[in-house]
Amino acid sequence: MGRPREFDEDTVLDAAVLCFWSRGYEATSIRDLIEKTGLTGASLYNAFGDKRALYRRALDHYVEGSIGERIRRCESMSPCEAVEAFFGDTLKRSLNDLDRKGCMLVNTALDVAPHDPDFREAVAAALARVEAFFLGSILQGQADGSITSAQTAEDLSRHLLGVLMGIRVLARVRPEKVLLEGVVRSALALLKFRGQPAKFTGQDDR
Amino acid sequence: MGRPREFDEDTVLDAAVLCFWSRGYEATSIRDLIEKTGLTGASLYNAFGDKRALYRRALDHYVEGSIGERIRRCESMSPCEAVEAFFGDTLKRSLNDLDRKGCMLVNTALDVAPHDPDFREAVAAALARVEAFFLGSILQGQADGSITSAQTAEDLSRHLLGVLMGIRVLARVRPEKVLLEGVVRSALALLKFRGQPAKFTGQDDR
DNA sequence: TGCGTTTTGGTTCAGTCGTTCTAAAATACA
DNA sequence: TGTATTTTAGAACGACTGAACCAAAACGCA
Repeated sequence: MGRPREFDEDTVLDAAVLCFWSRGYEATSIRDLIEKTGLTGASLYNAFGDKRALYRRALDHYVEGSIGERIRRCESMSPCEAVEAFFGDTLKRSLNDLDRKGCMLVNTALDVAPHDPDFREAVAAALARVEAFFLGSILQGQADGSITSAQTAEDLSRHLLGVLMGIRVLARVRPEKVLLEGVVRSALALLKFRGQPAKFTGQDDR
Repeated sequence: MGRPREFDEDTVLDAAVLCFWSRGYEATSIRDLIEKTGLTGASLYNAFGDKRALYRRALDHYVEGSIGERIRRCESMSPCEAVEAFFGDTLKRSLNDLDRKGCMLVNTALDVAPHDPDFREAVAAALARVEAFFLGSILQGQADGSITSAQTAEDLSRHLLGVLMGIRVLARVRPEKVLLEGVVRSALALLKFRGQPAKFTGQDDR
């Protein structure tokens, strides 16, 4: 009943993601969105509500299609492979990101999340999802001995989450292969160390 | 010759930093700046140029007073203490950041640097300064045996820089003590491990 | 066929943006 | 004191913002 839509919602969301992703929330105007999505202002407004609601939909669309997809792809691998593949993916993406869009989730975390509880919750939930993926992989790796038990799985997964965020920030400013690969190389090495870290600073175990 | 200024430049820059820091570049209007700095639009414009130039001055002011100061304070310590104190400082700042301003340098790295070569260079230079501080500490620590030589000092300092960025991002969304402390605990543990990381995944050195 | 519902394309709105302008006020130097 | 120079204060500029409005068009269903 009523006139059917002439546009595909997913296609419109893809275009909206691209706008918000590359320019940020504030810097993206409704007219930008009108131009890139192809549909008119009225259509945008009665299909998605206001600009903020559209950003919210676009963010969810991005998270599901980008991060969720990556997690699903890695989850079937062995623990070490999963973590390595996840970071390998992120690294490749960051280095091929010629127009420096970065990660839309990280951008949101700094642009709109601090001033908006709803978005903060949404970003936190997405981050928690990644953290849970890391935690699952590490627990599994600790169980089969492929990942160090020198530190708690919780600390290690928190650390990996932090490193992941850091990569996305560095890549926006210095998208250099040696830099980003250096960051992850140490992180992955951390997972492989055996035994306890040294408690003393003297040279006692030569 | 001419009428002397009624305002102190540093005081104005402090206020400008506060504006840009908490609201970001785009979201901060000239009228905000006029209100918070106390001086009028005309004064702002003929003292600093335009909005962009003022942000640039404010950023330099922030970097020197915040990051530069921290580096200077830590540089006199022993290698391990220096790194630990640096992260301890960052952690305390992040957890006491009730209005979630984060780090202005990181904010700039994502807000304006990607679209502005000048700012990208400025941010990159500031990051390089932090990286150099880490590298110096680690080289010194490797020399006196207090820091692992299992990985190159370059990789380790890159890693620490990444972790630092990550903390600043996470703190904007999830300023939880356990989370942030977990991130740095693993990073600091990495510096202390002895010997080579395990190359194999079997359980061979029990 | 005709009614009800929804989308569509433009237009318009009130407000805000960064910036500039004019003129008065305030000082230093001659 | 007079003049040159700079800073002040406030109004004003055009452009753009997110949002709302409108009649016309396009369908599903009775």
